[in-house]
Formats: sequence, C-alpha cells, structure tokens
Amino acid sequence: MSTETRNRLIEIATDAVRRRGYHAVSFRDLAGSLGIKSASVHYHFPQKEDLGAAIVADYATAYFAELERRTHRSSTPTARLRAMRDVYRDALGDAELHCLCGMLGAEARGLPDALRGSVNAFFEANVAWVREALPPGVRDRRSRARQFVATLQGAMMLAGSLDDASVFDDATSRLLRDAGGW
Amino acid sequence: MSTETRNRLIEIATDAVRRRGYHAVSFRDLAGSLGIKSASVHYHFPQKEDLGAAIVADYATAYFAELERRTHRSSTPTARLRAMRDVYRDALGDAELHCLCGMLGAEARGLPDALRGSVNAFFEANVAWVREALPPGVRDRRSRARQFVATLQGAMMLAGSLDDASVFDDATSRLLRDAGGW
DNA sequence: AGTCAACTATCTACCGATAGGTATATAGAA
DNA sequence: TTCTATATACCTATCGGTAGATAGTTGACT
Repeated sequence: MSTETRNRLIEIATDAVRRRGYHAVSFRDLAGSLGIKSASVHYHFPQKEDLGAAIVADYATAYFAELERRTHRSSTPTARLRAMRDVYRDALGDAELHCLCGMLGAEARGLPDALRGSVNAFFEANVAWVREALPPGVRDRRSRARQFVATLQGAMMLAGSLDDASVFDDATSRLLRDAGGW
Repeated sequence: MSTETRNRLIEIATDAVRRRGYHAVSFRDLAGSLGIKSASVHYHFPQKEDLGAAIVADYATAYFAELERRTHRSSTPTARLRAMRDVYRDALGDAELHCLCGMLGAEARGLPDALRGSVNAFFEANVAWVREALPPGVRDRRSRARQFVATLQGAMMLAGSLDDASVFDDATSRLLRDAGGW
C-alpha cells in the first residue's frame, strides 16, 4: 500500500489552502498539480471535508513536532516563546505561507463543523503550549497566552496581506522582550 | 435616481463577507436576500470586484467615522486606543462580525489586485491612526502601532473561530493597560 | 396637456466554466 | 483472484457574467 499520492495530496493541499483559503482550492487544482484526474483524488479523500481534516491533523502534528525540535528540556521561557514565533516567521519568510489554522479560522463560519472543531482544537493546544511556556511566576497565564497567540496570528495576516515581513517582525518583537520582563 | 437597492446590496454584502469571506458570497445569495434576481445585482455592480471595492470603501469610511465619533480632541491616548478596541469588540459582541478587512486580508492572495490594494490601504490607515494616538513620548511608534493592530485582528479571528468573546477580551486587555504605562 | 424619447431598474433566459461528487472500467501488484 | 490506484465519462448544482425584453419614470418638445 503506497501512501505516496495521498501524502503528496496533503502536502499540496496544505500549501494551497495556506495561500488562498479553503474555498479557493478545488480537487481539480490539486489533481492537476499531481498530473492525475480529480476523480482519483476522491479515491484518497471521498469528500473535501476528509481532505480538510487530514491536512489540519497533519499540520498540527508537524507544527508541535517542530516546536519540540526547536526547544529542549532546558529551554528558557523566552527561548520557547521565541521558537514559536520563529516557526511562523520562517513560514512567512521562506514561502510566504500563512498559518493553516489562521486561514481556516478566518473562514470558520463557512467551514464544515467538524473541520472548524479541528481548527479550534489546534488553537486551544497552541494557547495551552504558550501557557506552559510562560515563566513560573507569571499571573493571568491564560489571558497572556491568548494575547501571545492572537498577536502572532494577526501579525501573520497583516504581513501576508501587505506582503511585508517587517510588519511581522515589528508586531512580534515586543512579545519576546515582554517575556523576559514578566 | 434611487440608490436604495445599491445601498442595501452593500450592506448585505458587507455582512456576508464579514461572516463567510469573499469567495463564499455569491450574487445569487445577495439577490435572494433582497428578493431580486442575480442579474439585477450586475446592474448596480457589473463585476464582483466592483462590489468588493464598494464595500471596502464604504466600510473604511464608516469605520474611521465611528472612531472619530467615539473620541474627541481632548481624548487621552488610552481613551483613543480603547475606542478602537471597542469598535471591534462591539462588532464581535453584537453580531459576531469579523473585521471586513481582517477577513479579506486573510484571503488576500486569492483576491483581485485592486481589492487587495484597498484592503492594504485600510490597514495602513489603521496603523497610522494608532501611531498618532500613542502618547507623545513613546518610541518605536510604527512598530508599536503595528503590534496593536495585529493583536486586535488576531484576537478577532481567534474569538470568532472559537465563538468565545472572552478570548478577545483576554487578548486585548493588556493592550490598553500597556498604553497607560508607556 | 399630450406625446414621445430616454433613462432606470428590474426581469427572463441564457452562457461557458467550474464546483464537488459518482459509477464503472482497467491495468498492475499481491 | 482480489486489492490498489488510477482513468474515462458523466452527473447536478452553482458560479460570474451577458443579452435582450419590459415596466415605470422623467423630462423635453410640440
């Protein structure tokens, strides 16, 4: 059983949704990029929603794995928060890619319920990760974590729309400086 | 010459795009909401892009007018920044509406160039407004203004997706407290 | 005042393109 | 022989958009 095509589809679909959004991506687009027919995509993902669920699951796994890869048991709070910021910053700088869930979150009301749930689970996990990364003594942890995640997401959107990565740098620079001073 | 239908179309289209995004809104939807036929919508807005341009222009005007309405010459920096936050917070609380340009900004790469330009002009104006609202002595004004706008936009997206306005409140509460301490 | 032409705003009836999705055939591998 | 992964061929629904007819209004000329 080869999962080659399936994996390529997830890869290409993830990229496409991160650039243009869920509704602007079609099975024909994806099939065309792979040199197969759109009907063949349905073999791997019967419904578009199935593909959506797969790319979110895959993305979430890869994202948190990448966070772990960039941090260690001994990482300081600032280093951990910086790692998260850098994951987004690198996606923006390398390929001008939005956060998959940031994109889907904006479209949330037009998404199948199950998919929206997966996106929201990603956000909750993201906030939880930041919450734990905050320095031990800090208060209002949930609130601060929500602000951190919101600022990253907003900075991605703004920088992506304006096509200017310096917007992301500006909007997030104080986020880490504050982390030291908390 | 009656502009009644035209205005209603702008109103309905703005609401629809703020909820579901540009690509998820069709002329037939809009026409149906008004009890007319989709062909009649093309009389007022020949192309979808024309309608898009109209709702962004209308939104930007109303938004900045509302900001002026909520502030006065004597408003403190904190009061001015709070006014901006409250405009977004009220949209979220009253009707669960996203910022029109936040929605379009996420979809930016899938939008007609002219429309994307209008959205970006809104963001630039928004950042400029915040920049001027910051207390006189504050440094790194552009950078701080960008962070302020990014956090608001990200907080809107997060709260809208999670369907929990407290996320917005948490994510933006420190924004104003900081304004006092700058 | 009456007539006619132009304009406004809508309609019906389409168009080609594309969307997501399905049924069935088929080639190759296990 | 059965399973895997594709193809062909097609479906219905909807998309943005167009052409042309039509009813009501307005304004100018006689």
